[in-house]
This record gives sequence, structure tokens and C-alpha cells, in this order.
Amino acid sequence: MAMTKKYWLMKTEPDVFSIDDLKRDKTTLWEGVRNYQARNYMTNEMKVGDLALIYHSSTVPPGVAGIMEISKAAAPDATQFDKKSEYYDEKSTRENPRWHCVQGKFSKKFSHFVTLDQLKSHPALKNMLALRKGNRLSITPVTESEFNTIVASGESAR
DNA sequence: GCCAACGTTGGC
DNA sequence: GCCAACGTTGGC
Repeated sequence: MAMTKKYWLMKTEPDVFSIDDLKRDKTTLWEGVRNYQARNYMTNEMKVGDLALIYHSSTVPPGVAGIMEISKAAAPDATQFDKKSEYYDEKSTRENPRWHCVQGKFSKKFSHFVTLDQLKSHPALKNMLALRKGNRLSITPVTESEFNTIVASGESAR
């Protein structure tokens, strides 16, 4: 029996890594997550074939830029062992790594960037986890209908 | 286990 | 650059 596909929203600062970088590179390791709840989503719940909305944060305006498909399950994040990396974690060991990351592959860039204002004003998204006040998690689950609503906005002719 | 102090996120 | 909201750390 095939597992039900899950949907996610994953934040990235496009100055660091953008949907265009993903399109160019084809795949990416989602390195640098240093929050346990976000990590747990990757290690415990994300499966190959899941789809993630790529959200550009700290931009004007912020919003959803496209879609990435999860292409490899979570594995230890190499940057935690790299002393030169800003993601280095001295408390992490190779025997017992703290941080993991999934691999994603480019799926699509929306023809229309879906801004945070549009997300907030859409009735079908009023319960969306990522939009709740104070939510700073870089990875959040998205329902299938929320996902489809956002994709429809991103792909709509305007 | 509590909680104050501190650090980070991310919209504005 | 500000700051609300939240997560993490570490002393006790």
C-alpha cells in the first residue's frame, strides 16, 4: 500500500538559497535546520515523494515561490561536523549526530509568486499553521487542501 | 524541574 | 533597525 503523500512549507532566505538556486542545482540538501521540532518533522514524518512549498522569508514581500519534492529521506547533516560552517555544532558527534536533513529536488517555480498578504487574505488558508501569530518554525505541515489552494494561486493566469 | 537571561526568527 | 514571540541554556 502506498503511503499517503504529505505536504509541507519550508522557509528559506533567498539570499542564502532560493527557488532559482534549486532550479539551477536540480537537487539540494536542506542543511542548517537547528530546531528540534523542524528536525523531527524531517526525520519522523517526511517521506520521499512528499511535496514542499518553498517559502521565501525576509524578502519584500515574503511568500511562496514554488514547489520542491522530497527525494531522499533524512540523513545526518554534514555541516554540523564542519568547524568552518556557520552550522557547526560542537555538541554533535558522528556516532550520535543531532541534526539531519532531507534532500529535495526541484519541482516547479510558480508563474506567480504568492505573497504573504495573499496567503493571509485567503479564506481557505485561515487555519494554516505557518500563518499563526508567533510561528517561526522553518518547517511546518500543510494540509492537502491548503497546498492545492496555494498551488492554484501560484499557477493562476492573472 | 523551574525560570531568568539570552539568542534567533522574521515581519514590518 | 525594531521588537514580539518563541526556543534554548544553564544556574539553582
